Amino acid sequence: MGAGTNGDEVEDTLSSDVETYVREGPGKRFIEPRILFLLSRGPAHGYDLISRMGEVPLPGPVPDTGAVYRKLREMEGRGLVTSRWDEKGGGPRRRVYRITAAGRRRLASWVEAIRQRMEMLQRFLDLCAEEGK
Amino acid sequence: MGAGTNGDEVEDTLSSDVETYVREGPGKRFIEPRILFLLSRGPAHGYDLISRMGEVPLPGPVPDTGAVYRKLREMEGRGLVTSRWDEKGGGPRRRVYRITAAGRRRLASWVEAIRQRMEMLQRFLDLCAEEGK
DNA sequence: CGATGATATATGTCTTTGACATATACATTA
DNA sequence: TAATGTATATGTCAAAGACATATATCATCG
Repeated sequence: MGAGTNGDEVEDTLSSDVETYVREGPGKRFIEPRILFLLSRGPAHGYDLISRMGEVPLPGPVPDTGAVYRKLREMEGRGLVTSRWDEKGGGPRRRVYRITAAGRRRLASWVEAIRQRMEMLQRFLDLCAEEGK
Repeated sequence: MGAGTNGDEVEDTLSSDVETYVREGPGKRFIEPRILFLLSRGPAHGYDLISRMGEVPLPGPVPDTGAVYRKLREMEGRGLVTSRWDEKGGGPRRRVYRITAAGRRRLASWVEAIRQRMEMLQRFLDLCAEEGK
């Protein structure tokens, strides 16, 4: 997305992430953006993330639990989060996740991608209003 | 599918169209909104719609041709568009589509759903900015 | 004439995403 | 002991859509 009309240029490595996300979208349930957002506030385990998914102001219902656990493992494989088992405390073991620096950059990419997608959506709304739909 | 090309509109319980679309989203490629938007400007056949998909200011690449033809038939089944064969003129036969009144209402529902989704996305962006992401 | 290419519609098949259901396990409480 | 809440994980299925292919008409080129 050209859009380079503003002063602050972004590194190429970053902007290619943004382009990909603008193109492909965040997925039906915004699973990755939701996870990165919640983890940017502090470490948490999966069940905890799932129970707080609804706090993230993004459209649609919260994702399925299975989808969240699977996405977390996949994101760990991509280096966006790390995990370790937390033994202390009663109850079943918890896998505690932390966001990495790469994960924070990824969240920033999502924010920028969402911003760019919103610009296009606004153009669509304007055009529809203009044509009296 | 002979498509009961109806003269009459299909009655919708349109009360919850918007809610459904806000919840489920427009699909990865915005196929239905793109089609309804283009047809709101006038009748067109599938190939024509496909070649003009890129004119619609919505995020992401234009959808696959197969997906468009299948979606058109499905939308005809739901009474959002009607079609008839256009024989005149050289070249292969064209199935010309027209938007129905129900289709126009559906486009209006999409516009409202997109507006509501954008409001939520804006809240997300605001929250991210506020927390210094 | 036959080959090629643009126009036009349609179907076949595969991958990805995520929903729904189930499995496993620990700890507390009834 | 059984049930309940917490916690992680997998099995299976359906839907959406990508990619490839099939079919047909007509114009143009050699």
